[in-house]
Amino acid sequence: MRVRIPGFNLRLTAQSGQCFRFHQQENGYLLIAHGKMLSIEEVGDGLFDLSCDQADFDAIWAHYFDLGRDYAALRQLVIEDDGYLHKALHYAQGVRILRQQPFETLIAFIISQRKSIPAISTCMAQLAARFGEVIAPGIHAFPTPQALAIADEVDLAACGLGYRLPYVRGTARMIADGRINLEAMHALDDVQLHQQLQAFPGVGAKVASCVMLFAYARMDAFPVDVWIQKVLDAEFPEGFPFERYQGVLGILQQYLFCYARHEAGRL
DNA sequence: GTCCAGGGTAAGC
DNA sequence: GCTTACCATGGA
Repeated sequence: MRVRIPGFNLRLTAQSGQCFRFHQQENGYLLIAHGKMLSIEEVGDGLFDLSCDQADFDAIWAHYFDLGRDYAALRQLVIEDDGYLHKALHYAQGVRILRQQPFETLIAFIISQRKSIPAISTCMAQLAARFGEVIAPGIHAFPTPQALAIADEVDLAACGLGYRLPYVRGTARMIADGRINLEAMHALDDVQLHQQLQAFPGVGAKVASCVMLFAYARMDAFPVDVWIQKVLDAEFPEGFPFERYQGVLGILQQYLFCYARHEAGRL
């Protein structure tokens, strides 16, 4: 089906380091999420062809791509004063914050520590290939907590997790045996959610913030990784205006991340 | 071969 | 409370 998503930057979103299951194709991307496969192709300015029917679009993808949010309104919010922020917005304003599944996002960002984005993608693909349900020929959904909880040690190690293996397995087990319910955590406020996520092994403040932003749609989560830290140090020595941009801090953080990497020639 | 990657943990102070 | 060494692997 064909959908109009004004201003959506598919390429930047797919490579933005928030989701690791976009696979580049000849004319677009193949995305695996929510146990489904979706190919996306831009066929005109703001026009996209999706390989799904209306029912799946309404039930899954419209929500996944956060289509209910008006990203254009951000432009009026960022005043000219903020030089670097303005440039970041101009570059990255087509990036949308995806609403990913909590478990997959949690595992992805546990793996992310001291790994490059391509390396994270490779790990996630390995986990899916070895432990995920087949949803199409050669295509695997991300594994369930149960599948990773009982996974064979050798098979798990072969996914390239390195020293994060016990983190991934421990987290999967805490969810599989019901100790923590990720869906119930939607009801928590930001402070509680940030705290609860850090109960998982291998999850600190930064990873918890990523999961809040990319899986729980907490738009004020502001993950500080090495790139954002560099931006804060170099461009906001007086401090970042957190109060002024409350409500969209996470989006701005993502734009700063994309722009900083772009400037460094990494995107 | 070298360097670095969307950090967390445990030990030390 | 705040620093610091260490962590295993792949991609550039």
